Amino acid sequence: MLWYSIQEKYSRKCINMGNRKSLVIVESSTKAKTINKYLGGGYTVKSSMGHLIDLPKSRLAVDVQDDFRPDYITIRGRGKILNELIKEAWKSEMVYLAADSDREGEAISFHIKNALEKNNHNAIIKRIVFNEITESAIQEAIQNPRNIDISLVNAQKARRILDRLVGYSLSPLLWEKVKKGLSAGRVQSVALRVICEREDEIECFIPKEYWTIEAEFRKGRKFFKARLIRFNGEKIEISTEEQADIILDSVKNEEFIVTAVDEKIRKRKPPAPFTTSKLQQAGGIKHRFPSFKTMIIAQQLYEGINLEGGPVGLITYMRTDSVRVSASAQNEARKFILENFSKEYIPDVPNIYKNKKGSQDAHEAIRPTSVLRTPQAVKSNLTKDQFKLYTLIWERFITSQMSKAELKQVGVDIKADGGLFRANGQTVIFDGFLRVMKQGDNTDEKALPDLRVGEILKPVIIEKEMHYTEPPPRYTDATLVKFLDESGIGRPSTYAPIITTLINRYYIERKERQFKPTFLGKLTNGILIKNFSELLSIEFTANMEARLDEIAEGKLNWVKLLDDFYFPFIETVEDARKKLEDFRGITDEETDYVCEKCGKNMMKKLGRYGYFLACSGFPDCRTTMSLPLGKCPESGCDGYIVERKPRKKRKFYGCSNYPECNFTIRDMPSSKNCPKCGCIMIQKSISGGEKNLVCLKQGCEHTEPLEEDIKNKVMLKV
DNA sequence: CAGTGAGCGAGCTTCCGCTTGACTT
Repeated sequence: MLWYSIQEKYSRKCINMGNRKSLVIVESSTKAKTINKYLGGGYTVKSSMGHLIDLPKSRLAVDVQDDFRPDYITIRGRGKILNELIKEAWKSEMVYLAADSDREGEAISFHIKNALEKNNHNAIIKRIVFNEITESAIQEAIQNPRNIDISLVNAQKARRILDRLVGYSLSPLLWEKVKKGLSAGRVQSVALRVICEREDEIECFIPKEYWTIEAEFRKGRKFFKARLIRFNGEKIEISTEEQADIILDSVKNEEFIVTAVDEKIRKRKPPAPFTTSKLQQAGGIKHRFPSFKTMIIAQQLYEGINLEGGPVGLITYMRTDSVRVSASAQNEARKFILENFSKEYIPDVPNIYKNKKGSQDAHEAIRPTSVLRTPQAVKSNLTKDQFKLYTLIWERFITSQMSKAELKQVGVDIKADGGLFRANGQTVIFDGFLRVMKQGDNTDEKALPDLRVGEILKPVIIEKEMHYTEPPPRYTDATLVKFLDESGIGRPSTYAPIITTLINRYYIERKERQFKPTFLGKLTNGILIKNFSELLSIEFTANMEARLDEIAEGKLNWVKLLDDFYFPFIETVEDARKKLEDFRGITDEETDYVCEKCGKNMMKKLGRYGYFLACSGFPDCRTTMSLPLGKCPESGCDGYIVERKPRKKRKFYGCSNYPECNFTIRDMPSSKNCPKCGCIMIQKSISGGEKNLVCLKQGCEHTEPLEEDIKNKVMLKV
C-alpha cells in the first residue's frame, strides 16, 4: 500500500468503482438541504451540526506543563454523526469540508479531517469556503478548494484553551469560597460585572431637582412649543423653584420676537440589515421579546415554514455578525422597490454597509430569502410572533436598499427680553426609506409653522416644570446584547445563552424586562473584580482578539499567547485562594418558620432547583420544604402555595398539601392578604404593564400597587 | 383555552462556541 501515491489510489478507485460521489460537509442541516439542491447528482451533502470534537467537560484536559497540550475527545452524543461522516467518506472520492469560513469553522473542518484520516480511507480531503448560499458562490467554491489553514485552527485552539483555563480555574475558586455549582468565565463574568456596576450607580444615585421653562405659541391653527435655553446670554441651569419664578416673572410680560430661523436639510440613511445582535435588540425593543425568544422564532423562520407549495425557509441564517448581502438579493430588492414604489426610492449606487471591526463575516446579514414573500403574503401561514419578527426582518432589509430620507430641520430662536427660547421642528421633504419604516418618524407633528425673523409672537402660555435627574437605566436583553456586541465580547451564537446562564446561576433576575443582580451575583462579582479586574475588562478580550488575529496570520505562536497569559493568571488564582475569606453559607437566610420535626428555625437556602427551606439543625435534622409564597385560600386547608415547575412546561403555583388539596394558580401569589376580605393577593400585570397586587377572591376586586420588597418574599409567619 | 404536580443535604459542579434534537446519566 505504501508505494501508492494518492493519485494512483484515486485513479484505481475510479476504475474499480465507476463514478463515485463527492461528499460535502457543512455545519447546519438546513444549509445542507439548500446546497444539495444546487449541487445535484454527483454530490452528497451532510452536516456536522457544529463541533464534533472538543475538550471533555469533566476535567481540565489541558496539560499546562506540556505546551498546553489539549486532550480532545469526541463530544458525548456526537459519535453517531462522526461515524456517519466517516462511513459516507468511504463512499467518496472527494471530501469537501465546507464549514463556515471563520475560526470555528476552520477548527471543525480540521477535526473532521483528522477523524477521517485516522480511519484511513482514501478520499482526497479539501477545504472550501463560501460566504453566501447561492449557486454561483458554491460552484466557485468547489472550483477553488484549498488545504486547511492551520494558523486559523491554531487561533481557535488558543481561544478555546484560554477560555477553558479561565473558566475551570475561576469556577472551582467560587465553589471553594462561596457555593458549589457557581461559574465564572471570560465572557459571562464581564456581563455580570456591567450589570452589577450599573446597579451600584443606581444605588448611589441621588436625584437632583431641576426646572425647565417652556412657552407655547400659536400661529394660525398650529400650536408649537419653545424651551428656554439661555438667560441674559448665559446657559441656564435652574435648580430651584425660586430661580424659575424669577426668570418666569421677568419674561412673561415681554414681547416675544423671532430673532433667527435656521433651516438645515439633513439626509438620513436607512439602517443596515440585521445582524444577530441588532435583531435581538429590535425584537426586545419593538416586541418585548427576550433574546432567547427572538432566536427561537428566527430559527423557525430559517428552518422553514409550510407555505402552499411546501416548506420554505423564510430568512437567511440567524447567527451572523455581518451586514453583507448577496448581489442577487440586493437586485431583487431594488426591483421590488421600483415596482412597488418608484424610481426615486432606489439609490443610484446600491447601498453597501460596512461591517463592524472584528466581524468574522461567515454568513450574510439576516434577510428574507425572497423579498417577494412580503409579510402580508405569508401572514396566514405564520404564528403571531413569527409574523412580528418576519415583518421586522423584511422591512429592515427592504429599507436598507432604499433611498435616504430628506428632512428639513428648523431651529427658531425667540427672544423675550433676557430670555432666549428655542423651538425645533422637522418636516419630511422626501420620505425615502421612511415610507416603509412607518413607525417612529411620523414627522408632521414635529413641523413648525412658517416663521420669519422679526415676527412678534404672543405666547398662549408660559410654564415652569419641575424634573428630577434620573439614574442610568438597568440593562435589558436588548441593551446587554448591544453592549456585548459593541465590545466584541461573545459571539452571535452566545448572546442569548449568556443571559440564560446568569439567570440560571441566580446571579441576576429579570424583572419587568430589566436585569437586577441578586445578592449572590453581587458577592460573586465583588470577589472576581477584586482579584481579576484586568481579565474581566473589555480591553482583555479586545487584546486577546488582536493576538488571535496575529496567530491566524502566522505571526504569533499560539503557545506563546497562552504562556504569557496563564502563568501570571494562575498565580493570581492561588493568591486569591489563600487570602480570600470563606463566604460559604452567606447566602442562607434565617426565617421564622419552625421545623415540624425538631422545632428549630428553618433557613432559606439556594439549591440546585432554586430556593427552598431547610432545617437549621442540618445535618442532624434533614427536614426540607418548598418556599411558602402564601397561604392556601381553600377553606379548611392549612397548606401553603408553592412554586411548581413541570419539566418542559410553564411553571405554576399549587398547594403544598397536594394531592389532598389541588388548588392551583398561574400568577405569582404574594405574602400579603387582602385588607378587605383576607384572601391572598396575587401579582398580576394590568393590561401588559406594571404588576399590581390583586385580590384573588371573585368579586372582591381590591387592587393595590406592588411594592418592590414584597415581590419575591417568603410568606411571613403568622 | 385548559391543565400542569420530584427533591434539593453529596458526588460533582464549571468555560466559550459551533449546532440541534431529547434519554436515562
